[in-house]
Amino acid sequence: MVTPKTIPQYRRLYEILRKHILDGVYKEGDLLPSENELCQLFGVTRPTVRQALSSMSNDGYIRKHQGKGSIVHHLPREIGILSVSGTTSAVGDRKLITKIIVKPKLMNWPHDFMFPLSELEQESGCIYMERVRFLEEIPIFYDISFIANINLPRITARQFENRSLFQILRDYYHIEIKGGDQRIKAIPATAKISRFLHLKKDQPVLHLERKMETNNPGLFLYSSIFCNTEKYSIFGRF
Amino acid sequence: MVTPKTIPQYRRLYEILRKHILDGVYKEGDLLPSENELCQLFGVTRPTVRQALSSMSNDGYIRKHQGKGSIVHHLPREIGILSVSGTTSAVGDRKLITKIIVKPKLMNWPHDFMFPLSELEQESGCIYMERVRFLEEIPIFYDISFIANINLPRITARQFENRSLFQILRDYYHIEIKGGDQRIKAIPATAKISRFLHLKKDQPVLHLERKMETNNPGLFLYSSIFCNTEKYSIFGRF
DNA sequence: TTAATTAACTTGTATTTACAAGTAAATAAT
DNA sequence: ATTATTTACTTGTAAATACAAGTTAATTAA
Repeated sequence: MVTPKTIPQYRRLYEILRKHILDGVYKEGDLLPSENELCQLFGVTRPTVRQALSSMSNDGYIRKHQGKGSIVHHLPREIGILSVSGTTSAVGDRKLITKIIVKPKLMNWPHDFMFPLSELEQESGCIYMERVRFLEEIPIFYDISFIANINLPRITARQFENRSLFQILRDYYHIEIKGGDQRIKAIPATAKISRFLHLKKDQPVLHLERKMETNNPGLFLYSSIFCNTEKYSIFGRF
Repeated sequence: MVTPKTIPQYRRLYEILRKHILDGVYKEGDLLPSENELCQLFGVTRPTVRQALSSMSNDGYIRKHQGKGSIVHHLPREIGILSVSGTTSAVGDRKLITKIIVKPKLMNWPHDFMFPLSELEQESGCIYMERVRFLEEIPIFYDISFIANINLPRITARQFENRSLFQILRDYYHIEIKGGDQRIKAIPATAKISRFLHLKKDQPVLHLERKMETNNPGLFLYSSIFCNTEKYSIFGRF
């Protein structure tokens, strides 16, 4: 583990307000304290408060109205995988159970990889893994992940069972996911997908192809995710 | 038409830089002028420049790197319907041809509407329309739209053929789309959907249910969109 | 030549100040 | 009582300033 760096004040304020909303201290429709009140409460200045509230708004926790204030927005019941929302994943990790299908292993990149790769990535080879994630006993995500093998010593030996990949990367390698791009398609389930997601063959499946950026420029995390959206929807903001 | 209000300086700068990137003045991988250079070039201060660059980064046009600068990001070839990106839609309207299936008409809201409605919305009834949008002769989107009938005089008489719904709302009613929430699913095409999108029945189709917010608080635009993602993917950021 | 240091950049965080613009409630005028 | 107006809030925009922290290239020392 590693000593975390000092957290910026606006980040700290963001996390506090976010937690208060998730814990129900502020409920949907409630008015947050005004910017000036938050300044006093937390001993910071207005631009700092505004920076925190801006993130809150971008991530869908509040709506801002000039002249009125910041109003708490409804919490989506759906699976919020589309919005990484800063530092934590949007699904409560409590309910989400992960099962490893293929343990992390070092290999070459596929020939027809879904995203273009840099030379460094190409040379380094990739760490590959497959997982299925369950929500309330139902398999929802079949997730194939790739990372370039750059400065990730002993990663194939780590315990992935009860910890998200993001957490491993953060705790052992200082790597934070900052955001990324994704392509979305609806495809018919292949035999393999239908087996893992308990679906019939050719049933519609949501396919996400994601390239995630990290605080380490040049290091990206790639994911091909197949989602069973029969019961749960994917939720996002735009 | 209406006289536009004065545009904020950071907004103006955003639009200029965005246009330069789209026009190829700055190409993928290029370094934008530094924040201080932009200050001088446009006669504004750094917080203003940073506000513009922050939006550029959020909308995926650039990546910022501390110590290095702002780097122009690749432009997605896919259909960017997932990111409304401020004031304009992300697909060049040039290539996107709209065909009206059901002309705008006033009616009652469906009983089992996809989003909860306020009392005011419920009472006002809704304006309903159906459209199919083509990209290079191929039908890609089958779009069912709903708006509450609040302060939209004569809207059912407007010419929608060559203009997007967003444009009509902006030009005649001062209404701007600010963002919104969406649910995403993969579903089998119904008979109706397959007819409009030239697909076989039960082929996978992407289904988006969107609630868009406007600058008029209390007025929302709802859309149920079915996408043919066989050839094109939907593109988004997170 | 090579390696370490320094200097000159870059963006990130934060304060302070000021006024504009939208909202809502209290107040005054009809 | 009703309608305008004022007032006191709210967030939005913008400037000027300072220092922290990351990157890169030039300089210096070995």
